Parts: sequence; C-alpha cells; structure tokens
Amino acid sequence: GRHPILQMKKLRQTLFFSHYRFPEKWGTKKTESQLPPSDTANSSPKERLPSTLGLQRSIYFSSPKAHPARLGLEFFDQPAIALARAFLGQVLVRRLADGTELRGRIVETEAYLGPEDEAAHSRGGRQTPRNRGMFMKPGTLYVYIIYGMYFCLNVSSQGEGACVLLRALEPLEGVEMMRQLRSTLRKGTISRVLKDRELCSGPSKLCQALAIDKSFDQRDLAQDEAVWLECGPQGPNESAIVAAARVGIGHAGEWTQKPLRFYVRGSPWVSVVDRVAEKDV
DNA sequence: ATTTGGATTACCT
DNA sequence: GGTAATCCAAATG
Repeated sequence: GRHPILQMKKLRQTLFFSHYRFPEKWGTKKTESQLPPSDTANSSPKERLPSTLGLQRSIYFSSPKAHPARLGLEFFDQPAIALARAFLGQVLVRRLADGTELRGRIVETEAYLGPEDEAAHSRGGRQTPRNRGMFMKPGTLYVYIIYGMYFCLNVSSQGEGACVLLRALEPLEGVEMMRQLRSTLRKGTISRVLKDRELCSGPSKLCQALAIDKSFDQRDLAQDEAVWLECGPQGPNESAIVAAARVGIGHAGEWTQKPLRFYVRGSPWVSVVDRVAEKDV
C-alpha cells in the first residue's frame, strides 16, 4: 500500500497484535459426522463446546474475556474450495467501536480460484491495487466496491490470487443493531422494518449489517480487533452442503457453470436457492 | 484523459 | 421476470 494512512493502519495493527501466537495445529478438522445444520443453530453459551475446541481454548486464550474460539491462520491456509466449505457453520463476529458485538453464522460462500478462474478479479494473474488482498496471506480480507455503492467481503485463501466470498449469514447476535445499520445504510427511502431474513442474505447486505466497508480491505481476519471468525458449535454435514453455480458472474465461459458456490441446504438465510443443484447429491 | 462495466440490491409489474 | 441506481477502478487511447 502506498497510501500513508493505510500504511500507518497496517503498522499499528502489526505492532499491536504482534504478541499473538497460534497453536501448531488446530487439531483435526471439524468433524463431519454430527447432526444436520441446526434449526436454531444458536446454542447458549453455557452449552458444551465440541471437543475440538478444547485445544484452542487451552493456554492460548486463557482469559474468558478473550476470543474463546477464534480461528487463526491455520484455518484460512487451505485451498479456496476447501475453505469455502469450511466457512459454513463458522461464526463471523464484528465488534463495533462502542463495544457492541454482532454475530452471524456463515451459511453461503463462493470460491474464486485464482488466475485460471475467468470469473475472478485475479483472472489471468491480474494484480492491481484493488485486488491486492487476494494475493496476500490466507485470512487477509479483500473488500471491494461493487456497482458504485455496495461492498463485498472476501477472505484470501491458500493459492495465488484465490479467495472466498462471504455471501450470507444467519444473524445470531446484535440483530437489532444489524437492522438499524441496514435501514440506515441502504439506499431505499422509506424505512420499512426489515425482516430478519433481509438482514444478511447477500454479500453486500451482510457488509451493511456488520458495518463493513472499504476500510476493512487488507485487514487480517486472524488478528484484527474489530472483526474475527469463531469456530461455530457445529458445521453442516457434508451432505447438507449444496454446490451450485456462482451468482452474478455473467453468461460467458465454462467458469460460469462450475459449482463453486456453497450453501447450507434448507437454510432460510441463504441469498439464492438453486433448486436444480439441490437435486444432485 | 476517457471509457466501460460490474462477485448487487431494491422496487417495479 | 425486468431494470434503475451510482461511481470506483480497470482498461484503453
């Protein structure tokens, strides 16, 4: 980044968070047995955490005040398709300036594979000031402006220029604040009360609901103080993940049809349901 | 320097 | 199902 303010931000983050350490391994990947995606999904804090969290909670995050199950670089350092699937069921957290914490369970993602992917901003190896985040280390955010007025939130994965787009969340915590943010930020004039389903069911909707804008570009999801990812109580079954064509990438080329969008089958929080794709198993 | 189009949303019929 | 809104930034000259 050649922008002095961005450089300062970057430096501040680096210094402030340089004391963080992460375990050698997170342990085995999330178990894929378990139950189908939960109906209410949200378990009370008192509820038992999965055993895989034991390791993560150990010495690294001893303070209960600290992020109890924050996912680190090891989680993000996997190929885009694997990461896109692994995101499902994890909880995205946004801490606002006043300390309010907003939480949403990720239910829909898209993988963008890098230079060979004709639908990716990094197609053909294009690297520009805008998409730099795609080429940075796994876990780096890539936030860009679309149609001059909306934001999209991506997370860099393993693989040059590869990333995952976050497309929909199930609101879990801070729902009224999300409603307020959406009502305030969206372009519509009238202030009809938005339904819960309308809060985070789209890549730009979730950015509005969580107050995520361009200032989050190139931040580190593994270390930032205002946004992070927590291990959800349980991920969906493999069979509960639908693989469908990506949304809004035009009508040309083989890449348009590839099943690189993933969402939780039957979730009412998904932005676009693909009935045809759901028939395949 | 100018042009072009977009990883969307909201509101219309 | 269709399309206006709205402007950044990549691509082109």
